[in-house]
Amino acid sequence: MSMDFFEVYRYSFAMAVRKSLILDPIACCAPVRTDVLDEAQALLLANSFAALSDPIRLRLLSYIAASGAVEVCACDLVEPSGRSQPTVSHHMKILVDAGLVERDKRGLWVWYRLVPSRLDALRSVLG
Amino acid sequence: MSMDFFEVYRYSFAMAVRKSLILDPIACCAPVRTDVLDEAQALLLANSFAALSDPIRLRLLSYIAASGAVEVCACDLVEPSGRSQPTVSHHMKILVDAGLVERDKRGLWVWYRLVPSRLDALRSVLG
DNA sequence: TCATCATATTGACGTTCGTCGATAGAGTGA
DNA sequence: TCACTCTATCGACGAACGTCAATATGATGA
Repeated sequence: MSMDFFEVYRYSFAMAVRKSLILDPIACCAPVRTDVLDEAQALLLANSFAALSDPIRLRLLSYIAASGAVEVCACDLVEPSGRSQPTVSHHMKILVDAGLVERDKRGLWVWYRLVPSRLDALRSVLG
Repeated sequence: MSMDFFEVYRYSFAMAVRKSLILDPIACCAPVRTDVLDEAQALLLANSFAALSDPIRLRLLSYIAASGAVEVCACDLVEPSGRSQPTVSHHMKILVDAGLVERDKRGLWVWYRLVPSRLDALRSVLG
């Protein structure tokens, strides 16, 4: 059961990635490509990917990411999305519930910011 | 518009990743976290993530990946999934249509195998 | 040719989803 | 207190989804 150099290298890299994501609930899920997911893990991951399975939500996400700012005001998301204000609010709630985005209300305005660790965790599940 | 060392490094790494995925249609999509997706890219990616948004499909995928074999017979997917044969066939079609799995019929049996490049492409879109 | 087998398709069902107009709720400033 | 603004929730609608029993398709071997 000994490891050669490359196995050791890959193993410690994988461990480092897992450790850096230890605070994220979905980082506890087995990588899809190396382990069989149990039902609870599969459900958790399915919910996360479901949040990414709508083109409007993907565009909202990328709009925040590419804005250059840390946070984006909800009021700036309606017009570029081409959807009504209630619809955008609905989609943002789904992204927040999935842990991909954080919400901060200050005064009348709501500010959204990405949660990079959650995206990193999802990434690592795919690898 | 000159780049410092780190910018050059990041740029060439990103180009290397894109080049290695050049044959995959979704590798042409901008990374969600750095560019604003156009509508066509968002739709393409949404379809891919939608294929991953069902717990049964995630488990089917991980079952194939973790089997140790390159291919898995469709007949071996029904029982562990806990769903009926038509339902499993339906889900595998969705995975195949999304480009995550390839299908090969030989005689009476159908064999499925992962498409790692597609999973890699999705991974790179998240990063 | 015919019976048999593995898989795909069909048709139906209840559920979930995306969408919007109307409206409620929360915060602001006068 | 009141009018105003931004955001969330409600209610309704059609569309899409997951599921299965029944059946079709297509390959095999006798």
